[in-house]
Amino acid sequence: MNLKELASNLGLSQTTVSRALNGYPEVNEATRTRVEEAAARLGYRPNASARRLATGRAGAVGIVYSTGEGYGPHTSEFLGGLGSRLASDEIDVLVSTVDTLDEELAAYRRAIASKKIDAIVLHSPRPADARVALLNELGFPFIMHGRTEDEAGHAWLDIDNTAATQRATDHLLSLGHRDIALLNGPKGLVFANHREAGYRLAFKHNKLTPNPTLITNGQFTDEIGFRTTQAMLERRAGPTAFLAGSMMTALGVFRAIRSAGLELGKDVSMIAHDDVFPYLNADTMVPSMSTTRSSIRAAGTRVAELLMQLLGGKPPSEIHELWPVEIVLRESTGRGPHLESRSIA
Amino acid sequence: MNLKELASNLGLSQTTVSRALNGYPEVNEATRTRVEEAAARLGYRPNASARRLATGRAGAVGIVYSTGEGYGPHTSEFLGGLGSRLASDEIDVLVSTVDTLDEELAAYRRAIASKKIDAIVLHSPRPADARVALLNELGFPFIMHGRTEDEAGHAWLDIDNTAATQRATDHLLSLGHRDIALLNGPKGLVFANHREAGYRLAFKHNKLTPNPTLITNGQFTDEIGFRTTQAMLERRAGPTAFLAGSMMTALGVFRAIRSAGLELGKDVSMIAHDDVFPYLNADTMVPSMSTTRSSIRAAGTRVAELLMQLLGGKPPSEIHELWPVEIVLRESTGRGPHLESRSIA
DNA sequence: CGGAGCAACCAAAGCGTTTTGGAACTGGCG
DNA sequence: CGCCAGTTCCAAAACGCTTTGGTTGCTCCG
Repeated sequence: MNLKELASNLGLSQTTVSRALNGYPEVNEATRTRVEEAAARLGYRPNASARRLATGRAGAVGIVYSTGEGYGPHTSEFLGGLGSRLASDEIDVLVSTVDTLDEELAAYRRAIASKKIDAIVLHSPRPADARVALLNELGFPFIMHGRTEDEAGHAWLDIDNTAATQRATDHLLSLGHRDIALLNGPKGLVFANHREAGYRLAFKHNKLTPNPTLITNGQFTDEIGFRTTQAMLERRAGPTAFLAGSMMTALGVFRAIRSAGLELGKDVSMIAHDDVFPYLNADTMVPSMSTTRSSIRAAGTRVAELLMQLLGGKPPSEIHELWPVEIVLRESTGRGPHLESRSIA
Repeated sequence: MNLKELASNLGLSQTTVSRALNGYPEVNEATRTRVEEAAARLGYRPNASARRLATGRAGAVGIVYSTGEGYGPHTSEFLGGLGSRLASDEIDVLVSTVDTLDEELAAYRRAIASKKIDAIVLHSPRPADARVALLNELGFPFIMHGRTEDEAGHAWLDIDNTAATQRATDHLLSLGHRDIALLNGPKGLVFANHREAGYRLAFKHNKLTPNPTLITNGQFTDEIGFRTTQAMLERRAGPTAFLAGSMMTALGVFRAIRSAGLELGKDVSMIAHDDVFPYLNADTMVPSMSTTRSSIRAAGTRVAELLMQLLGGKPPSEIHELWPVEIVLRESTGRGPHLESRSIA
């Protein structure tokens, strides 16, 4: 069933049928309903390729995942938020998987040149990001989940990692912790830089200096959390508190703490960053986990909305959104060895 | 840069240029290289929509994820395998996210009617699956990761969950365990049925009867693993061994075991099913985890290959692939209370 | 030398939409 | 009655590719 058939079926021209279905004003309301009714009855759906060719719009956005970084369980959550929002505007999501940055750049060039997509969603930025440079050079619309050094240079949505980590660190300091481990993300990624900055700021404001050997970088995995923590706890003066970069990491930290015969929330404390996975609930853990929390699914949804604005013509320089991160205190945080008789924040 | 421009740039007709680029024989080898060189130099890429319209092929496959089930960290792994293999044939992957089965069915109807995709990848089947029924009725090509009751009725790739679980259970029985908990997936999904069947088969072959209260169904999450295990361990005669449906579940089970003051591999045993996530390594856990192992990423890659065969005209009834699952014994499995002086398998 | 056969190329017709530039019909008004 | 402005519809062009059905030269052979 194509437009021509539908039109002749109705005794109308293709033009009129097309206009009726696309909501143009120059068609009688009665014929419009007649057309819509027939379309529904006959199960007519416009051929996407033909429409795309005629309009020049692809009706799709691209997102690529790299096996190296920015990968893992976050993927599906963000994608879920993004996709279901875009679906309501009949926009498809094209997902690619690559192994290297070069492959990723090539994938963008290809998709753009063949007009498969109208815009791109980037994520996991570095301070000076080659992908941003490429897309800006090509003049192709994109939005970043996260942001680069050049904040004004592109559209983005990010969470305030600096403030979140600063507050979490400050809270641990106020509880009397001094040796606070920061299990951070991979070095070179903006969000990891921000978190380390927040960590250092908290120490600075408290006129203290952090122990640099307690800052580590790596993927957010259970295993790395476990190994890092285990190694740290074996030292003479190990940390009394942990900042876990993700809930995955937190699980590993937790296991190591238990393995060392320590009790979380009592002997040692932990605050984890929670991206709000439906299958990993900080609240119902035992003990419940104190977190800095921001839904990555919600971010996906919002990125989709901003993307629509971008495609609507809003300049990228006006699309900047920094989300505050809430901090949720639960049982995994308790007082540390240096708690003087001052009030707890 | 479109075909017409490229052709006039070369002083050739569109026909010849198109044929040269698509590898047709009726074009001089010299002009072919000349055309290819010019195309590369000018960065020409055929307009995907135009090509799709002309050929009638969409050059894309669809896959939808449901927020309910079949969701979570598996997603990105499978997608990675599928996508990178399809990319080598210039096939795109269209990902949608829905909340309900009805939405999912509607999404298929829409995508098919508008000719956006050439085939569909299904996953997480039920014994009688509405999606299979729909697609077969529409006569639309698809392949299932997993399989339904009607194995002959569609193309599929599955792992041998029955045999895997049977072997794992049998091993635990041979170690002297009798109260073996099965932390299975959601009821109603085929793979969960298969696993329960395997579990029961092992008992039957050993002329033993399982304790039905030790079989539970639920999502594969850390939390559910924890809660279920904790509840079981509080009973008078709790299980001495656990079959964890996924590595996520296993982490929760592990935490609960530790919380109960028990030692894994000594006081209690566990075998987990390992989908081989890069960020959750059974081998390097402490203690290392005995597993039934099958890479879900490899499955994605293979599904892509089978999909190409399907699109190449191979009948679905000839595309059935059942993967054996290897069982890897490590430190998390130790002898149980009923170990007689017989040899261990 | 004439034609068959082949290699190499081309013009034009689709593919199924949207959109441009009219055309036909209506009613209202002088 | 004649004309004008809407309203409602239509024929045909355009989007950029693939593919059909040629045509043009050339070589080779009887």
